Amino acid sequence: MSAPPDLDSVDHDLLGLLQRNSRRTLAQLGEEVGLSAAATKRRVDRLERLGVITGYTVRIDHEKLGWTLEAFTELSVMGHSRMAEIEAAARDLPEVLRIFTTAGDPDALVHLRVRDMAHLRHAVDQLRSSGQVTGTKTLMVLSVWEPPERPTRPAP
Amino acid sequence: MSAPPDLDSVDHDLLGLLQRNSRRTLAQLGEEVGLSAAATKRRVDRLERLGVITGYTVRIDHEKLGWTLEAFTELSVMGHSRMAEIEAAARDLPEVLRIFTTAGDPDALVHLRVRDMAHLRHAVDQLRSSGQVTGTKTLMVLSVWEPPERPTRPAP
DNA sequence: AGTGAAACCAGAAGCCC
DNA sequence: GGGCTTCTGGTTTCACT
Repeated sequence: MSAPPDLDSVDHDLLGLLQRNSRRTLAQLGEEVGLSAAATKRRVDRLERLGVITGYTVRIDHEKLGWTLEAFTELSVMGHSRMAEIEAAARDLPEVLRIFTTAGDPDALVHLRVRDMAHLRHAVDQLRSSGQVTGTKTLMVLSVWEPPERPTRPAP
Repeated sequence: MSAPPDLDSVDHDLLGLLQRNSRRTLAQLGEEVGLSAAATKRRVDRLERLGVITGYTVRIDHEKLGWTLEAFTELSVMGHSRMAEIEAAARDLPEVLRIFTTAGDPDALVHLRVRDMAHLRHAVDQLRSSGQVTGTKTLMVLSVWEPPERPTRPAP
């Protein structure tokens, strides 16, 4: 495990700005943090090189696509299962957004997005059909709140 | 609630490509889906106009920034609390990634990212100090698995 | 709905200070 | 860190299928 690279407040501001809108131009970015476009490019290039910025992506409104339901399924698995095996139990479902293996009880938390209740039922059935899984408990998501994106913060 | 806009498979492919890397040029995008750059731009513009694409952002490796620990805290709250009040109980913590209110037990799931165990302890204390919260159970995340980004899928 | 071409110019890339 | 030049690539408009 390597020590975190030392980033100053300008770097953190840039990350916050890019997180809100990665299509700002270098000139715009520079203006907001008080740097020239060239200097800003050097900062951003460095953040990419350090692996702090791992990619550029697009935010998609999945509700608009008809995938309107989210859920979390808590998985309990056989005592001898290794983490990789737990992940394998859920990895192949297209409904899976993320799999979190966890310490304690339950053993994993599977974040799902589905079209409707029938679809959720089907996805949970798939999870339960894995040989590793000994039990599930599903929480249906009623609402999601996300914080406004702010500058990232240093780890002192 | 409005009906999902009708997108064809090219639109879904474009969304998948942009999700993997939103910095592709229109010419590159077009080549991969078999369209000209001009036609590709019309597609992307439409997806933005429809609100399917809600923004462009950057992926950040928070571990590299020293925020190495993730957790989920299940919240139980007073019986009379409304969803908005539940969210309010967690909204002000900078450690909060997302708040999911859920149907059943628990009442909400709070996704946290913290620097270390002492920091987690502090964050959970903050959650517990809300007048609404009657109990918490915290799951520490051991690993996170995310699927490779693929084309989005239609909702038939 | 799509194509290809041409013209324009913003902005990224690269180099020098 | 700034400033300058170069040239890619986004954007618009055209006639056309």
